[in-house]
Amino acid sequence: MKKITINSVASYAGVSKKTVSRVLNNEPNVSDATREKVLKAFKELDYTPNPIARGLARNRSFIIGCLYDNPSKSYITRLQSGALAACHEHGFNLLIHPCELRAEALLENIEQLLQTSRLDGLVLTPPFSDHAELVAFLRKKGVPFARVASVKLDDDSISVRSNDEQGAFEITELLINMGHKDIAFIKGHPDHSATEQRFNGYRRALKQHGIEYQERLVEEGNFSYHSGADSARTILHLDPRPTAVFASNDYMAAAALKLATQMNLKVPDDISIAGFDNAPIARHIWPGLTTIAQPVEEMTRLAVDHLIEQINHATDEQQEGEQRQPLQLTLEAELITRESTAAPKA
Amino acid sequence: MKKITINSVASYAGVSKKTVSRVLNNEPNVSDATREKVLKAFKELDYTPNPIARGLARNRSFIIGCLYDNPSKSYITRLQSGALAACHEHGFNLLIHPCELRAEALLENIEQLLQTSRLDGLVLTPPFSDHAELVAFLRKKGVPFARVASVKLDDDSISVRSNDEQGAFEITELLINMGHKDIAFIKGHPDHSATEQRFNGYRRALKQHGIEYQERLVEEGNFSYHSGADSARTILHLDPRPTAVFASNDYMAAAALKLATQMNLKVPDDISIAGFDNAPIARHIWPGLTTIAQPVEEMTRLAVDHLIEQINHATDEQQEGEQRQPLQLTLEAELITRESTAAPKA
DNA sequence: TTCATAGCTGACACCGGTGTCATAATGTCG
DNA sequence: CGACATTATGACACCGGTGTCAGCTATGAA
Repeated sequence: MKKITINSVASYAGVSKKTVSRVLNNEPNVSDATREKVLKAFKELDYTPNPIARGLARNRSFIIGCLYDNPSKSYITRLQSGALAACHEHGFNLLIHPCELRAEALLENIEQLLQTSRLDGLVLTPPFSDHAELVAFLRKKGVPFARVASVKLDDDSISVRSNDEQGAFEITELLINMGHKDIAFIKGHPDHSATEQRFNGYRRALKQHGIEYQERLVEEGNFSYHSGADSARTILHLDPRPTAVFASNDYMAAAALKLATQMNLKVPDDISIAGFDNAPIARHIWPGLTTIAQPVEEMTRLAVDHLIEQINHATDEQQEGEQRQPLQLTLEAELITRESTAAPKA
Repeated sequence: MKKITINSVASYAGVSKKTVSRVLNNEPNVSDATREKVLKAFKELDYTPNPIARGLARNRSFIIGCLYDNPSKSYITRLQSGALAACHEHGFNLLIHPCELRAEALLENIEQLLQTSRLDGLVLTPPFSDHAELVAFLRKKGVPFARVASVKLDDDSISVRSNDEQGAFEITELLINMGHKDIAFIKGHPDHSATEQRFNGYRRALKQHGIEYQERLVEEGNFSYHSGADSARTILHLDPRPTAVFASNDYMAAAALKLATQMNLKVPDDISIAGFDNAPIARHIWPGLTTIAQPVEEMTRLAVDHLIEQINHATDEQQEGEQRQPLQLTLEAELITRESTAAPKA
């Protein structure tokens, strides 16, 4: 099988390379007749442009990098699948780059990534979305980026999030409306901004329903199953024991559920448990976890979609206008009620 | 910040582009003095070669594609992490490409992927590892590939697997040694070759211990949680009910466990349940699942490692020798005993 | 001393596209 | 009808590396 290059096409169609290139890129100033000829040549020769050559000429890689550091596999795959959808739609590819938030050499690591891969842009997912230093670094370097599930919506970058505060509010309110008053809370990882948001939602619901906030009911977790187990151990041995536990994610909630079961507590009769994220585990365990479903794929898809648009725009306009398209979106989260929550037993 | 190219380095070091290139690629025939000069220039100018230009010149992309179609997120991320480790070690990047095994246009889809991304090689993960048509297609196209967790070890390609048959044998034997005789089995997805292997291990254990195989105890699943629930429903309502269930993966085992709990059966007192894969869920539920841990990362890392080596070799030798390095490896799996299995009650 | 050989180096074409600019062809208007 | 604007097209350099090959130098053998 011979290699088909732009030259083959050009000579086959009887035009110059440049004209072929014009047709490829939908540039104006090509007569209809010529365009037809070239398109026909594409078909008949089964031509596919070489993205590497194109990348070299345009100084682009058509690759987006996705940064993450997350214990939840399901969250990661959802992020990836949303990002991939947007990438494929625009003829881009996705390069995944797991790395540690707390690593000494984070910025060097990222710089190296940028240098060696010539990425066109970066998607920051939690907990990188709100990493001020990283954001400043990228901005200084002029690397386009988009933030997913970031909390702060106060600047001019691309950012798509879901309403964590509201989700936490709703789930807490659900418990309150069921009759719970002593609702324990397990916080997430302090580096994730969602942690604060969810905690805020919890407190707002308590306040709005005139329930006093009790610090003794709040434990620090870090989103990992293990940390959930630790926090749950403390909470379930409190005296008096709360009648409900709201964990900042499903893994920690699952840990609480497992421990409760081991302690011969019936869920939800003896204690209600709620999570956050609607991870697969929420419906794989018994009883199923009441939780909040976020549109993770959609968030990421939108973020990457706009990121690519910005990249394409920037290249066209050669940063003359300097008018980035901020795009600040907040999608709604959905309360999902399962068997792990019920009215407290008398 | 000015862009540093090979030309900058060349003039800074007072040598030609080509000599710089020689140093970059560790080619022979460069005097130590010259090499030093160039290396010093690299350092002082903080030069990083442009992989895109290099790719164009060498007709390589330094990108490996990873094909998968798997319901288990944890399995996917483990594959990815192993593949990434090997890629980074060799200066490659990983492009992920989820796609549907049963899709009509699978081959077209892959062809398009190859065309548009100019991948240097492909990692096939289950269920693609044993997809005869795809393998033949790639071979015809001359695309280097490696197979992970493939069953067949009878050809000349790169293939790294773990011993599914033996793992299933061991877990079945464990149950038998505990005193179980009526051991139900839930099969995996028929397109995955591991399905047959695990089933074979189950039967071999029965046979070796003089236990008659009972077809009534075997259900067809497809590795999904949902299919596990369906199969478990049938099995748990059998009369007489088996005293143990061995599911071909942890998700299906988790489904069986959930259903058993819902039916007020005590696990493991009333019924033992075992899974396969050591997915996170195996230790996130109560009781924890007895299962088989496979070195998924390591398998993938090895496969990609050799794949890249083959690619680099092939380019050097210009396929004169035509001597591919087959590499056929089988890693051992490990039995992990948790609380979901015990001797049958009387 | 002379010649063959191996080691080192650079000029130049090339990978497969894109950008710039000159030029030819066509259209517009006074 | 001529001056000028607009559209269509191609020649050519260029992106940042690598491959080929020729030339030059040092070394060892004859």
